[in-house]
Amino acid sequence: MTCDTSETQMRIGEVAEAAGTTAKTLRFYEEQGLLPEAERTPSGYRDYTPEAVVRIDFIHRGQAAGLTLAQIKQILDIRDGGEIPCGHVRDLLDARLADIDRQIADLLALRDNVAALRDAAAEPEPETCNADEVCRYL
Amino acid sequence: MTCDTSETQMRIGEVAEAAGTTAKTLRFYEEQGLLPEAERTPSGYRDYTPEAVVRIDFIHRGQAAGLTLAQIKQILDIRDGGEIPCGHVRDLLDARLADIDRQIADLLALRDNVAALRDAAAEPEPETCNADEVCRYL
DNA sequence: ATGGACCTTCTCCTGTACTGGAAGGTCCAT
DNA sequence: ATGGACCTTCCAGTACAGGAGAAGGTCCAT
Repeated sequence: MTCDTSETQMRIGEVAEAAGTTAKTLRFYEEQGLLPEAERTPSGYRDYTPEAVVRIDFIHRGQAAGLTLAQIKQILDIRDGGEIPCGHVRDLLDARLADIDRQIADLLALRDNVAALRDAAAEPEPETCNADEVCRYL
Repeated sequence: MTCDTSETQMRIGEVAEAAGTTAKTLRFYEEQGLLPEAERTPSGYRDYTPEAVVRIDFIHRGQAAGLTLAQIKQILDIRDGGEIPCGHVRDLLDARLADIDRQIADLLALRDNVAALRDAAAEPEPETCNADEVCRYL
């Protein structure tokens, strides 16, 4: 069982498809420091190992949790530095949770306001609109 | 009682302060078509009537209802065209409400996911982290 | 007449996560 | 040798609502 790793090298398009994204996005991630600079073939093509797909999957899981690419990069940087990013992940998730709760509270308040305005505007008496105001419903 | 309207003219800075915004923002609104092109003094200064403040207040109320400037402009354009924008306002508020509800539902679902991840990450056993994965909590 | 506060236009920048396109190089099959 | 699919780089733009700052003109009081 000789396993030659060079056989498993992948071009950017293959990696992109395997990870469910596009080659352009992968170049963008590399530029942003989320993916390490890929090896190159003699002709300059990026040459990935299958681990790249794992890393991109992680990025997608982070995004699904509502983390920004900058935050995901922080985690990746810690791990790349040899440390275990659990503590940082915990902090980020805590902050993200507080943020989500705040957004939900804001949206619920906004919902009440807009619902009240909409109900007022639902009265079919446009003739009472005053030309002095732009719209009495807002 | 002779009322000379020219006495009530306002410079952009005054209008901005009265409306709780900045001169820069008012020039931006004008450029975007939310404010009509202001009269000019002989030296080129914008010369507003107090009605401008009313219009800016309306813009702010629209923003508070979560409308975009483009949507607010639609309302303003209808009114400026001599029509009563009640129906359109109603439609916009309806759409906005549906949008808010969707956002709230999305955030609640996201909240559950993130809370579950955070709870998992709260277990103080980082030594079980596997180096093969970037982070087992995400 | 000079300083400071205000005004004008102009262009570029912010953050987020990409996406589109141009111009050119490479790989492989026919 | 030629066509098409793939790759490379770089530049620019998307949506949103302004903000930053430069270079210059104006108004008013001292």
